Amino acid sequence: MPMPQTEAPGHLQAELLSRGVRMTRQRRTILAVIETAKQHLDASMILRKARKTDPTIDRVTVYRTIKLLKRHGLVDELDLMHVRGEGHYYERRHARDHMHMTCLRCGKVVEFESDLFERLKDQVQRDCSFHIMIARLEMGGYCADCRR
Amino acid sequence: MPMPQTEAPGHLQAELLSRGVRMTRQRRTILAVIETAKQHLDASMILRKARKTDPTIDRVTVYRTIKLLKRHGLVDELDLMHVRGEGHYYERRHARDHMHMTCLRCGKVVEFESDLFERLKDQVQRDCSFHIMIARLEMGGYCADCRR
DNA sequence: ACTCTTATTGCAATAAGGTTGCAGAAGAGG
DNA sequence: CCTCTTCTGCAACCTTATTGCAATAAGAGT
Repeated sequence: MPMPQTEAPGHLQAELLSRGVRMTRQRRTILAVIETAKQHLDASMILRKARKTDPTIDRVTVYRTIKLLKRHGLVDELDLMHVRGEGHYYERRHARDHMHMTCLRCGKVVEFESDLFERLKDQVQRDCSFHIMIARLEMGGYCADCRR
Repeated sequence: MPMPQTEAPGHLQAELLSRGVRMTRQRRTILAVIETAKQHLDASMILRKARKTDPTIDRVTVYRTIKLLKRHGLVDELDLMHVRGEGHYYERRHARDHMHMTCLRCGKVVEFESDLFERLKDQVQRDCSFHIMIARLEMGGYCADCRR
């Protein structure tokens, strides 16, 4: 069972099916929204997009589907330093963790991946004898365009 | 895990005063609660403790004081992977950043500080030309006691 | 100390984000 | 196409956080 490193449409659906989760019309729609997202979406944005495909979808179903994906470790939850509000943003989990830098002025989000991050996690697992399931590294600051 | 206790008590108050912020009875109480905390406190816990000193303090004042401290970069905000709920936890900001590992089973929080973290931040500032103001690294997983 | 100005407070109301109970609808396996 | 079970939409509800406003208190100037 190869772990897809690249964009795999239908990956979330396949993953849930392989774990015996029941696939419904609403879930397929919501999963497609999350998989094809070009930016980080919160629950209300996911709902809005999902309703373009299926106007009957309720926000409760969106929340429940997000919870399901979190439970299965298939999405990561971010808050983007609360620059856009108190809510949470979601993205498909990738094979390798990456960090998020949110500009406190313009709100732009930059993603970055680094070996140092992997080494840091290794160090934590060793030195703290802590078995990491989720690692979230978020930074707030100023991007090049917004710096004075 | 050692929690660096280098700053003097009254540091938050002194810091705010030096920035020309008006000091009120309520603020002094709330700052003292945050400074003497032995664990990570959320808004309602801060309110409860502050009311032991001054029962007339309102939760709105707690929220406003937290916001003030965040604006001045004097506290860090955590969510401890939402293991205890949807709220936020606060702690005095220290000279050096540290990360938080929250056990998804027992809820225990371990703090850890590492040169690798500092090097990772340096790398981000260089390679992403992003000027970091806040760095938050939180992990969820299983502590030694809870691992099977 | 007294006054003046402006920031801060408590209260009530409201917003935003998320969850729960339940009856009916719809998957998936036989 | 039957049956069992899970899932959905709805309404109500909960928690966390914010806002408008009149009353109050800090700190500066005198």
